Amino acid sequence: MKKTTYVILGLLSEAPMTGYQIKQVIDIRFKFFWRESYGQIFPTLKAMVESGDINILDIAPQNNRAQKTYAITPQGTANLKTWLSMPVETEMVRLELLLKMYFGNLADREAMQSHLAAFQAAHQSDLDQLNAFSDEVTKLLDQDENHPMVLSVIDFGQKVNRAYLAWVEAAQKLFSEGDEADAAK
Amino acid sequence: MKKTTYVILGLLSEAPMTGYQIKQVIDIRFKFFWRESYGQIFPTLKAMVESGDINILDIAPQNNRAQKTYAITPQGTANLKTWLSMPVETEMVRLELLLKMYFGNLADREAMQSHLAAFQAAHQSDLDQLNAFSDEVTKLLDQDENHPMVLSVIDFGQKVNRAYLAWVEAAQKLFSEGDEADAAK
DNA sequence: CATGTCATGTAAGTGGTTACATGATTTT
DNA sequence: AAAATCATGTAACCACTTACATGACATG
Repeated sequence: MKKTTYVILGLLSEAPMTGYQIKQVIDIRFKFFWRESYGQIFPTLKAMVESGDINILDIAPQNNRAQKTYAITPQGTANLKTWLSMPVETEMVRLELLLKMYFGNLADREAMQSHLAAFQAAHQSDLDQLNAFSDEVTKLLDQDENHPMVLSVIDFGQKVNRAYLAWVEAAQKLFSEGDEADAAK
Repeated sequence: MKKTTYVILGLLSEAPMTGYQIKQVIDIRFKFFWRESYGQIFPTLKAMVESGDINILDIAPQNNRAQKTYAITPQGTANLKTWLSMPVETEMVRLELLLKMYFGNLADREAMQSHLAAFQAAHQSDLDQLNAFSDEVTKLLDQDENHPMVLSVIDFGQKVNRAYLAWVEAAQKLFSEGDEADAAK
């Protein structure tokens, strides 16, 4: 089974949701370590209803919008638990920036500087969001049993993004030395 | 153009190589941020020869093994430089472990512990290799002009893997508390 | 003499993105 | 009245993995 199935099962194990909401939650909460597209989510939901892992709770109950709310079935819960206990498969990381960095002596200094600045801005923003999210979760005290897990995932994001930011500062110096030479002229 | 093209161009810009060697170099040097399969490399090489980005230097010159050594062409160099100056596209990160962690309260404690232990072992090994590689590169002093770039990429790997290892230690405590309770009985 | 490494490739299948298509509701 | 957001879905295409297939040479 592809991973999309399990992300959906996991989210529906917390509460029933629409496909659109699933996408939103992944984009916000899982942003820094997971991604799904609509072209992946909707067909998967359809297949999951057919296989009996989830079912359609109700169609457009309170508002007139064309919406389907999905809920996990006992079979879905069982499949989710089985997946959780299975070894983690190879992680997928592809950082194009590092590739460009590696061959960076062939590139223009300005181009590399702008790549690094974009990376820095993106991950500073990620870190800011994670910090805010961490505060939020901490305030709501541990009534929810999955609280420590959520905080641990946030902690991962914070640590990794801090590492990214520490690296980028050092990396920028490799390209700023030329600026100093220019200024000295 | 897909990214595989540019990894190949980058590597061939350093020295001519066979497809097999390209795969090896990616597996060793780019391990922690990039991956390619043979099913990706060989057809791409074929297409790149057709498009004129690379050419076949010679077929099995010194030994009788069926091997093709590829070299970059001026057109290939130009395309590589163009790519290097273009904005970095969205990075792709998918960490199944974090997903399992997020839904970790539904899983068995033992299963989660073993997931974390595997993650720890893998990234400790990555860090060890990066440390060794860093020493090696530092020793060979900066005769090569791309030296600082290589060290920067290694530095990235070290920082990120240290962050991973710091996180996993904290995460393990979430599951070891139960052990202490068991031991106290 | 068997296993491992060097070496190249193909075929089938899967996973995933992007663009397209539609339309209601909400906000500016 | 327009733009943004909510909401669902399909089709075409591309990227990527895995398994398969072959065979030479090297090492234990």
